[in-house]
Amino acid sequence: MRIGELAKRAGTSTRTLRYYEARGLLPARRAANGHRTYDEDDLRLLREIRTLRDFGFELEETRPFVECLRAGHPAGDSCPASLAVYRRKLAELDDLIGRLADVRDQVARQLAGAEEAAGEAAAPRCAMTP
Amino acid sequence: MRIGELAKRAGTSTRTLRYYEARGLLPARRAANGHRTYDEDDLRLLREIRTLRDFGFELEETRPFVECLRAGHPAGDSCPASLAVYRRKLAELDDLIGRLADVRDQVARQLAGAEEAAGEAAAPRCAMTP
DNA sequence: CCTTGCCTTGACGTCGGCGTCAACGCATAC
DNA sequence: GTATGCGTTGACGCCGACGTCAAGGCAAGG
Repeated sequence: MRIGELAKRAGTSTRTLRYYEARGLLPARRAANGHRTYDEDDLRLLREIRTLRDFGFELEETRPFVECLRAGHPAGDSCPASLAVYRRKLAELDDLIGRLADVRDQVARQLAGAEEAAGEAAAPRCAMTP
Repeated sequence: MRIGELAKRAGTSTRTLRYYEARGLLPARRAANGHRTYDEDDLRLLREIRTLRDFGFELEETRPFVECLRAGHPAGDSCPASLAVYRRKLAELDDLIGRLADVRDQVARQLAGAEEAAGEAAAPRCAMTP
């Protein structure tokens, strides 16, 4: 399988595959004419990468999963290094979600206060609004 | 007040202030020698910007607030355009937090599953662990 | 022979919000 | 005079994960 087909089957671009190769994440064998050659295992590795990236993992964070698969394990997360990344990511997510929730509440309060102020301005204090 | 003092009082850098000026967000008057000159109102505007940026607002999103203050309103969020930004930001935050929560749960499930698999591998099925 | 379509490498562009020089001017303090 | 410390403009660097050209090679089909 050449780069174009792999890209299509994984729903990504050839540029992305070349980028991954440059990063040492998904090296390719070469055909006699210099064209990159991939097999079904490479597709599995690539899908692992793409899935993790869809989850918001940085490219480097997918490396343990890829190496785990390449080492022959049934799943990318069958290795301790992968679990460590999971845990770190979980902590990061909890932290981030917590901070965003705080911000969300602050913004909500600001909005409520500003809307109220605007309302009072429109209908001056103690107006007899029915 | 010159740029260095304003930066210090707002807890930011002169580079940032020049950047804001280049963006048309915080224009400065000039002294005879060409030095930028700011007053207390500029400090208020700058603090408004910084507060919003700390909340994760993009620079452009702070513009309505700044213009609102500059128009003479008591608060940056006293204008409809500012309220619109608040509402948009609130929706964005809710959406983002929701998606992150989904990802968090997916990662947690993956982690749990992988830990269980690792545990079973260490202590093969039906081991008599006391 | 020529077009089409795949592939190759190389290199610059993108996005935001600045950081970090470089090279210079002007003013006060010593 | 000169060292210090402020200011000025201009321009490149950074971060990640690619997108997007450019220029060229090689094979099959009409």
